[in-house]
Amino acid sequence: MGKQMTEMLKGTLEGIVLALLGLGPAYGYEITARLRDQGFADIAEGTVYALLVRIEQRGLVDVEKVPSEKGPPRKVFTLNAQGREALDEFWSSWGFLADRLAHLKAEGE
Amino acid sequence: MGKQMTEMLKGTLEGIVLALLGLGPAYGYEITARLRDQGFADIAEGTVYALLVRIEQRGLVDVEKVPSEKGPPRKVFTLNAQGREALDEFWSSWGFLADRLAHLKAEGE
DNA sequence: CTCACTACTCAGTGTTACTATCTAGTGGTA
DNA sequence: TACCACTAGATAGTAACACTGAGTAGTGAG
Repeated sequence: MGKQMTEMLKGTLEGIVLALLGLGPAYGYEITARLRDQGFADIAEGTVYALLVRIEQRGLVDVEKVPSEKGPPRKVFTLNAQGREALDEFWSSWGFLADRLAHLKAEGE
Repeated sequence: MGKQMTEMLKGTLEGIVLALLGLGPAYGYEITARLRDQGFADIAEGTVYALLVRIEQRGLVDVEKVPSEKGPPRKVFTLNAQGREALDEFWSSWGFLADRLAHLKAEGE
């Protein structure tokens, strides 16, 4: 992936994962796969797991261990009230940034 | 500024500054002021100058020292061909990200 | 002659995504 | 058996970036 995208994902990737969890509970491997489907083809698994550890430690998600038929047990993450609040804040910040950049782009054309 | 916005600006702030320079040459203090006008009220001066040093070292801008009537000489930055290319790449990356997030936001509503 | 404004610089810090590697369970196949 | 592919998660070390907080320096107003 481009270095540019790597830097741009900082802060944003967390919001993306929170948004995915906002659609329903999910586990790490699944989230990684969904990100790939969404076009984020080069996001490393390790990156996602590290991010999930962070949002768990900040209390934004509830965690449940669920056995899997195909491999080790899954850690299923569910967005809780605090997580929803964080997601709202993310959309608010993102909205501001996207709005500013849309203006800038329009000015440059 | 929120920690969230701080992280989200990583990578994006550089694009914003390149976009501002795309509108015409400018010097550091001026760029800082424009950012404040644009709503980025809490971006530290030191942050902008450090960023300008980086894009200068990467050869994205041409630099000229111009005397000022009001204070020390100004370092005026002008976007060159390489800089324009970097700006295009930025808009491309940003476009991808903004598109993905728009989809995600629509799904969550 | 102090203050405010202009203009730039720099060392140190925290956060984040990436790389690379490791552990482990299940099922297929040579 | 031995090996591989897929599933599932963890972690140490690194690079990049924005922030904090401080500093240097020139000009003009009070």
